[in-house]
Amino acid sequence: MIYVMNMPAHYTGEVFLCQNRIIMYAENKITSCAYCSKCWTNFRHLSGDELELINKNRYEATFKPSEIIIKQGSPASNAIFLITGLAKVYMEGYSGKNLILSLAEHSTLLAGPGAHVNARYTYSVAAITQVQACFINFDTIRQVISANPGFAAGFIEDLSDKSFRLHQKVLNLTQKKMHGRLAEALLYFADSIFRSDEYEMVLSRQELGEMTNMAKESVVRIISELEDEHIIHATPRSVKILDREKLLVISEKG
Amino acid sequence: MIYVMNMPAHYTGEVFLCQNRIIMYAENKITSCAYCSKCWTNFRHLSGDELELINKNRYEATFKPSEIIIKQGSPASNAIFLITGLAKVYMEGYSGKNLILSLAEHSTLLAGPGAHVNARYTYSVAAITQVQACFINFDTIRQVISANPGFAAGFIEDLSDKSFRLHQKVLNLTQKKMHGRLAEALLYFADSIFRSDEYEMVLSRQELGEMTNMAKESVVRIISELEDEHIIHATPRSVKILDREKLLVISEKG
DNA sequence: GCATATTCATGACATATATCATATTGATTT
DNA sequence: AAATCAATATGATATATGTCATGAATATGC
Repeated sequence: MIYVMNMPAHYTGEVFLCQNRIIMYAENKITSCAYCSKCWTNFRHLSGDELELINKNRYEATFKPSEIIIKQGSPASNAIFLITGLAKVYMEGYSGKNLILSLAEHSTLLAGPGAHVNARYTYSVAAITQVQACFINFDTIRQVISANPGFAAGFIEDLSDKSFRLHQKVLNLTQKKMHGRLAEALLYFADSIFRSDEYEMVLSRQELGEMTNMAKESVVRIISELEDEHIIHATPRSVKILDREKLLVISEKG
Repeated sequence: MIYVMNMPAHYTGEVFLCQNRIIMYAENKITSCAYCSKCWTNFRHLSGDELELINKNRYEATFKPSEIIIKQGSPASNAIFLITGLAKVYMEGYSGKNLILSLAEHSTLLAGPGAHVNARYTYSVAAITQVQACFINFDTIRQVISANPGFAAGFIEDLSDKSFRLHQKVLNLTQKKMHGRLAEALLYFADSIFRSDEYEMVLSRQELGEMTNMAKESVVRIISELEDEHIIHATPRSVKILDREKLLVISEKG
């Protein structure tokens, strides 16, 4: 199978075309950062030598679904780049209650602000599908940041973008009622992850609750209501948005 | 009056000693970045020439209490540095409901992640006391970031630190009950702003509610309860923590 | 110094949301 | 195919928290 635009982001099987030149197996090791189209977009600022420095100092790992890629609170020694697959980014809160911050796909830097604050990971990351990831020591990253202003600026942009989204999320979680929060989550999957109004529901009802800060029973109830009103069609493992307009209104009205 | 350590951060009157050499009037203009002890800590990385570049491109303004320093959504053309006084950083949410993210004092960079994302301020900032601030164009800031890796690293640290705190805040707001959230806010004032268990309450009950995501009536009720249990003594304009241990437990248990 | 507006305070009530109990469905193993 | 286990679904109930109404205290303007 050939890689195509709009292919589900977490797709991990078969062959795909990379940069219109190189055929790779998603499950195979990356041959070199220089030929990797799935790495962090900010690597575009790097020179050949810098890419080679990164390439020499990276190590690659594959995770099975549900395996933990980053554990909150553990020493943050590596920046982790998601190459293929889908992962959930979440904070472990009080009395074992989680808060899912976002889903991450290819070309994503996973590190957390803690790396530059207390050298601990601020959040956990767990694989949802099979995940291929590159580990690169922060010393190497910092070295490149110092040497390459464009890369440093890109790093700042990435941090800012994540912080910006978190600002939006705080508002959403604190000021919207359950219906609004869930509608927003459903639209997040459609718009940011699957780029389609019909998609596989990769999270359980429990996890949907952790993402929208509500009890799993409430998630179930609201999904039922949205189905009754013919706004979505949902099964435990799939969602189809039938009336995007109404869903948007619910999401915005809160 | 001479400036002393632990002086309330929002103090703006009289004379104070700066860097043990220069006597300044807080209300007076800063003579030069080179002699300013209240500017952003990250400026320590700058060379004399770079400080002079900043100094030439800054413009200074004084705000009265309740005046808006940064308006959310407006074009983010300047980084703003708080020199003296106290300000509240808040997001304007849905249907006019605000969320106070933090208080800011001297040596703080106020810009928001939006500057590097959509060139709009992500949050608003309003003066609580009289505030003295420096405006520096982002072009100048970016120029220095490009030229000075240490400064860039400091910038990344600052962004990370703010993002880290926001991560903590999301957890607090979503997973703690009202008592825990208010207890935490009271400790935040004591520990991070006033460095004393007895302090002036610079926010109204309404604003305390905007900070802890609850109705002003709930704030009033919980403060009454904490008084009944002799954990704090509070008036509309002052707070004294009587039993820090108990307050900490309430804050942590949520 | 009085009048007016604003904030604070408190009770009664309404509502959103969590919790608990219990089916029911769907997946996995034997 | 039966048995087991986990996820989903739904109703009944409890609880946290918001809203409304009203009065007291405090600040603000003339």
